[in-house]
Amino acid sequence: MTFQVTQKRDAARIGMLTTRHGALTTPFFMPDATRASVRGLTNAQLRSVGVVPMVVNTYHLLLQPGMDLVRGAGGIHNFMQWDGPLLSDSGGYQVYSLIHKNAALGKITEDGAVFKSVLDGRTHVLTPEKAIRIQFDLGVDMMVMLDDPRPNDATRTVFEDAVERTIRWAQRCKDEYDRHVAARDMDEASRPLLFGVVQGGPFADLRARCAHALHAIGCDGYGFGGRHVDMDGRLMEEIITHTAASITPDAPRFALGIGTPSDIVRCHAVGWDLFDCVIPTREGRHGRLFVYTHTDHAQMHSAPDDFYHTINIANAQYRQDFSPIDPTCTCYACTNHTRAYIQHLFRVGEPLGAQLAALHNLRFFVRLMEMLQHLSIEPRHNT
RNA sequence: GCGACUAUAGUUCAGCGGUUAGAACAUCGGUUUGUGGUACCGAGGAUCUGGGUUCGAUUCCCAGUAGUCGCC
Repeated sequence: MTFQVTQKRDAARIGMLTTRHGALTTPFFMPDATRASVRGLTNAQLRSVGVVPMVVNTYHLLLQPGMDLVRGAGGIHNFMQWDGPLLSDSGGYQVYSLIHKNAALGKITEDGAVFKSVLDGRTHVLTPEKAIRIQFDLGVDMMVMLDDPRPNDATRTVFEDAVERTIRWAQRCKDEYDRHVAARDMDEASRPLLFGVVQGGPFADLRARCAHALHAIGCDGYGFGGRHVDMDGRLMEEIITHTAASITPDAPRFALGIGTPSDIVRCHAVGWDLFDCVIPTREGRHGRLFVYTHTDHAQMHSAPDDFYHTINIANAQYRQDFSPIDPTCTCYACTNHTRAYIQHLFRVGEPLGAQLAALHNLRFFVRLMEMLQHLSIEPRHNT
């Protein structure tokens, strides 16, 4: 096993996850490089703000550029020229999301996810076996089993079906994974880490059932699947807490798609270790910037909504604001440019604005994780 | 100086003798949670001036003013 918890405080923990492309201190955050790039940013820029691991997506890369090309490039690391750890998402959530928005685009069957390519209309079938094979072809350090997410407002019966199917698919994923490890002559150090995904919607017993079944199958890590926010966009903290508790403390816990900075703080507090989210990059592109109001570790946990705020850089109040986005930030945008200038870039539609905004937000998230990585050794502030 | 054409939102344009005059862009604000997203949602904002015809004029007529083009 390549995960070691080094410090604990209550359910929160700090650990070390070893991958083929280096060791990572947990908790950590992975930006989404869905199509083998973090939109608009160069590798050098990503490194400059402290990004190390990233997430790529099986679904998107399968469609474009296709696996023949990735294999020809010598794997996804070589293709992207990124030497940090890479995790690939299985594509299950993307197909679910696609179908949920437009049922005509595909369907989920017992065999796998059937969908039409948005590029050429051809039909693809993403089976558990294929999802694993693709991720081996990508050559990532961490891979995710194909799962069966459902919308939050589905009935208990629907979630029961989703859990059972996710478990059946997990076994197929594991069998396929074992075949590849054997066929490729991989050992404990060279094999990628395999993450199962715990489904079950808002039902704690279904989450526990799913987690226990995945443990029996055997994964390196376990993820929280499905949507983790309620209909009002609020984090479903109780179910996230229960789900973490139903996963062995010996394995890394991956909170897929989480989240806002306050969501990440809350999830880490209840035992989650890995995070990925589009928020810093997408919201940055749309002009929302994250700013620390203070960086007191104790207050981060006691008031997880109050240690930062966001600004919409396009708002009129920043037109003549010649201060940096965040005076405590060391990113290129904050050390070289003013809010007024970045607003100007947004107003004239200059892509550099979105680029600087995403860069800053990523620095904010990396800093957040750096703070959480020291949280447990800070003196406890009892109230 | 003469003639033609034009005059509606900040801008470029629709429109109609009769509810609340539309759009795009711009402005102001919001949304975004395992990225079909240079995306999406909402708000504020206008009939050049003065007469006339008419039950009723932003619309039709006249004059003025302004602009564009053309001609001397």
